[in-house]
Amino acid sequence: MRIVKEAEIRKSEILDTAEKLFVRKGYENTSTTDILGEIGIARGTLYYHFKSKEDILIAMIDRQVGQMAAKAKAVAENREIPALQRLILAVSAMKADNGLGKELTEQMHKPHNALMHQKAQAALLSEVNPILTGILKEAVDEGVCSTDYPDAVIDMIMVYTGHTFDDLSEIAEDEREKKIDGFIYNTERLLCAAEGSLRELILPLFAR
Amino acid sequence: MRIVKEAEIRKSEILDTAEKLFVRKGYENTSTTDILGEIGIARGTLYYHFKSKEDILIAMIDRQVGQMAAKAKAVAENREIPALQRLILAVSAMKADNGLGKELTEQMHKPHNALMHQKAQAALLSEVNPILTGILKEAVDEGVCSTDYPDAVIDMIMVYTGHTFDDLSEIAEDEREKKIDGFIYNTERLLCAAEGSLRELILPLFAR
DNA sequence: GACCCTCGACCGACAACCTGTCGGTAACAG
DNA sequence: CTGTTACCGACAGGTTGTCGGTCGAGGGTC
Repeated sequence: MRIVKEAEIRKSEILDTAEKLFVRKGYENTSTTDILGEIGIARGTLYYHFKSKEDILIAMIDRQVGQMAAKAKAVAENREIPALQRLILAVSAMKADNGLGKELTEQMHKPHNALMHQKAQAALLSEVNPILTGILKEAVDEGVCSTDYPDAVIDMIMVYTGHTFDDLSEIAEDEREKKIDGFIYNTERLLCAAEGSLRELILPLFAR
Repeated sequence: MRIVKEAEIRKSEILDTAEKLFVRKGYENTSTTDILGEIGIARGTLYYHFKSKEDILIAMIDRQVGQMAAKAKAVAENREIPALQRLILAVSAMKADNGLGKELTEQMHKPHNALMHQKAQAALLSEVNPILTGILKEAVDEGVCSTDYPDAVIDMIMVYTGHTFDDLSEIAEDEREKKIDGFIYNTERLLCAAEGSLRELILPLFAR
């Protein structure tokens, strides 16, 4: 009844299980007891490895975001691809990574998981923003678009999409399309790109 | 020991107290018992008037947002003022309303109150966005700026400011200024206004 | 090999909360 | 006198985090 494992292994076992449950039932609705039951360990064990339930959440998010950032970075470094296109690729690489992504981001936006969403958003911002900003700067250098504040542009776009498009479910199809059109239009404006010039590039990101 | 009041009076008494405590300690860290103690009523009384703790939060936010929307609306209808200027006035009217606003918005951004922030943001969006969009449309008609998607522009700006500038504390002064500069620049881009043309108008909103 | 000891991983009872329910009570209106 | 509205407080059920104690693998020592 007492199975001893190396700390790192136990830790990721706990994270795996927590992730699964958080995705399925949401953060608030998952009790530490649920996690214990699923793994078959005792209360004390969990609190030996993590100092609180929130600590688990943070670790889980860091893991996810770290993976996403890594994928984005890999794409970012491939200088063969035109910068603007690479920017889009980096974003879609992150979406793809997210194996459980679909359900996770869906959960995220349920009001219950506000904390989870907020923490994920913050982590994503601080990890990924610099990477995307780097690519955008290259795009500006290439002369395909222009802005004096690439960092602020990425910020604005990330915050907006994180808030608006994660819960693509729920809303009506035509509503969604209108939002996407507006978003593309605004993005073109922010980058001083000709109207319609980014449409084909951006649209695939919203395919489903 | 048993003081009977009319339902509406009790309700707003509860909301007042809850608001005070939520602002001071945050939503998660305020227990219903705290509220009871502060007012001097029994558990059952609170749950006679509200069906849950979250219900109290929602009612409190609706009250706040309702007041803010009303102020904004009042300003919006004053056609004497140029639309673009009116837009700014409407925004600053909302900030002013918020008597406890400073502390409230500060609390909002502490990770603990993610739920509160999220709900407030959503309510604000749906109430205030149409009002501001209306003003922006007038501005476009006046010819002082242009956009095909006024609604999306307001959306983007509200989401971004709600996320980024509420927690103006915490970050360094120069960091803050850079963010503001970027924001103004981006706003000008979104509205197709000449660079620098909105600066004097927008800047006062960030005064402190 | 036999002994001991340390220390990391683990256990589970328990304290200290928390929210929401429910049967019952007081007062007022009609 | 009766129905309704506002109120009470004990209590059920659930939550997180703590803490003293256990177990055993591995390292020294003889």
